[in-house]
Amino acid sequence: MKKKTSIHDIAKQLNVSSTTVSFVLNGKAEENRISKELQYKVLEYVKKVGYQPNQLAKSLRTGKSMILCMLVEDISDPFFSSISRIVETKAFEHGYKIFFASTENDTEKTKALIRVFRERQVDGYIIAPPPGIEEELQDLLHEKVPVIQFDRFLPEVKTTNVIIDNLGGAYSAVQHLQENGYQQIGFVTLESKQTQMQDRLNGYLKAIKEKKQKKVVLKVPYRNPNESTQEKVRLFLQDNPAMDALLFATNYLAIDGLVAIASLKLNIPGNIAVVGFDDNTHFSLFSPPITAVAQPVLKIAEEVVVQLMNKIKSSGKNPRKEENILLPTQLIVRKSSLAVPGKKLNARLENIKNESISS
Amino acid sequence: MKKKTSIHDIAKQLNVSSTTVSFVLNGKAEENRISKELQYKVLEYVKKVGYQPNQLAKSLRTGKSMILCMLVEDISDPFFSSISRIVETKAFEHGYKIFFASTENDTEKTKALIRVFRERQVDGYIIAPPPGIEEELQDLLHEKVPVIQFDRFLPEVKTTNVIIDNLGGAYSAVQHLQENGYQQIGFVTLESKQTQMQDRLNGYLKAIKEKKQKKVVLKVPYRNPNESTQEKVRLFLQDNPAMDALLFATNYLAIDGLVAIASLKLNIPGNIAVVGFDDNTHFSLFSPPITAVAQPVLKIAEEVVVQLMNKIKSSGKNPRKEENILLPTQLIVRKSSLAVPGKKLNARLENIKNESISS
DNA sequence: AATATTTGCTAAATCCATTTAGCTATCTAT
DNA sequence: ATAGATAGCTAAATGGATTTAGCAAATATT
Repeated sequence: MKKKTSIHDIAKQLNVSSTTVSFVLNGKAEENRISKELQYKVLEYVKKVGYQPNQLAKSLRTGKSMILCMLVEDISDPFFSSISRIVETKAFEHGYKIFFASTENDTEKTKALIRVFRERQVDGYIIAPPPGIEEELQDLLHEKVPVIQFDRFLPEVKTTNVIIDNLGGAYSAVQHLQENGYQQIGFVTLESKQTQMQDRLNGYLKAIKEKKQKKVVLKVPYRNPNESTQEKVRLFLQDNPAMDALLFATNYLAIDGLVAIASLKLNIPGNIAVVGFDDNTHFSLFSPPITAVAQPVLKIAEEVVVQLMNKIKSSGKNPRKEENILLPTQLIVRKSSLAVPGKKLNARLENIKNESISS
Repeated sequence: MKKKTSIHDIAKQLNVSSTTVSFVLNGKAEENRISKELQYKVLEYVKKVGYQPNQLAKSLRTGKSMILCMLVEDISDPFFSSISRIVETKAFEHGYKIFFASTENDTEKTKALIRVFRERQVDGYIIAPPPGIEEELQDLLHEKVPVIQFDRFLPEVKTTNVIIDNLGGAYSAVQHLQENGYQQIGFVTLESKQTQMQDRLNGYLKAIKEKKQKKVVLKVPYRNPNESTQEKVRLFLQDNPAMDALLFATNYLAIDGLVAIASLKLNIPGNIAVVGFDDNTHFSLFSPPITAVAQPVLKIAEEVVVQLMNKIKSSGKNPRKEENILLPTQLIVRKSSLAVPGKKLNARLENIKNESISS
């Protein structure tokens, strides 16, 4: 690489000091009484040679890297990637670049990631935390580095959190199924103690208890392979023949669940109604289209950036108190959860019988 | 923020020079004859106080930022986000972090992005280029900064490119439809001169010409709103009543096309067969499942990283010659493109008649 | 005319690490 | 006894910016 021009090169060429050039380039010319002519001369020359200040040097001196870091479970997950996309754009408008990384919900991997980004003097963290990184986040807070948790949060760590109304979302989904005449609603979720999962479970339980229905819950281990999840859902359906509706706690659980339902040749919603948590661009194209609890992706992303920028600005000053920003979900009703007119109880049992006769 | 400990603080505490500490920490202790005891002492202390070297200072001095930048059209697109995910992981294994950014296929935005990342002394670029940034890439090459183009490429810029066999992929898709008895196969693509789009068109044309079939092409403008694309496909279907199959050139065109087909109440593949370019996790769940030309996402990502690492390593030495790495596609055959036994020509016309009677 | 103020600019310190060149003390060989 | 080699370490330069403190000349004030 040929050597790049530095501020000193500029200064030398113009027979001024690098201080002057720096003042001009950083809008501090007036307060330092640099004459208009000289300002003009510097700007002209800088433009002419296409000088670009070295941000590394700048950051080293100022202590601001103008870099944020965003840690999500998996940047290829549609939910996280669409949020990332918006966060990237918004942050860029504020002059910030972003390191994206996938935690895989792995505690050790995430600790390593945080270590690396701390070395890089990252100015702020946006994180959907895996369990067990309380200490690392606390360390960041001690160093007065702004941290926002989103999607889920570690309650022990006092940060501003941007989350959705998981409880309300699950509650409204179950309620919707109940209103459409479903009487035994199953809930397929993850074996996870994370806040968002707990809240979704609680929302489900609340609605079930209110109507005095039977609670039917399947918990799938976290890093379960797809086929195994599908098998578990299949068994779950077979073990609970009276179950006439299913609420899936995540996007990918819903996908696996749909595969399982398809493999049992069950009819949606005739034999089993389906609602997913977290909407998907393609749910409307499935047949039947799948009802889902939509998360306000745009709002989440915007809020995350707004909150982080606030923190960065007010850093050093007396910090405003931390708060949980709770955003509403929206139930998108599609065919998969509609009432089935004249539906008999145990429609599925009959279907299974018919299936075995016809096959 | 409380001041972090620097290498000088370490040195002072141990009553040695910072040179010594640096040697020990960078594995250069032996070649500089630092005694074993001192090495041990330094490492112990560093561990004890949890010292983390400032990467900014390190990068400033060494000229290596250990940061890559990956520019794709849209990081929330499933194709790009899954590649990004893998690239992120692989690059991390080599000690590199990545700035991801979305070009939106916008020339000016991309120029601005490149400018910003150059200021940051990024060590290498992975880019799915929008049109019109030949000069910027050339500038990077002049500065001996490694650049890899992928997915598509600007032929004027001599870089190593990782691309898939777009021509072969489209060709095999059409051939597959022909073998299943489809006689008038339409191609829905973008108004785009980019290499990947041109090659897909050429693959389509080649197969059509070989069988002397009628060429039926719909070109949708680039940033067309979804509804408008759907409307265009609807008209395309209505204007070509004898068309019995459709090949879509991209993922999102296929989605819009499926919406259009559904809105016309057409049966797949009875009235119209469908093949998409670029497979999607959900295509197998559509009804019917959608046949697609799958891109080797994992291979693309791996190859991109391997090639970039090679370039970074051999930087300065006589560069190996640039090459196009062409990866094969795979046709995933599903129900949407299967032969329809006893299918009459113009089955769709009849269907449309029946529809209007029954409704 | 002497002093105070303002204008216009710069020297040098600083951020934190790496790296070159070299210094001293000890040991070896003659 | 003396040159030469080696072991063990360090001073100082360097990378490229920002920023504090301050200098010299021009202008204003009394």
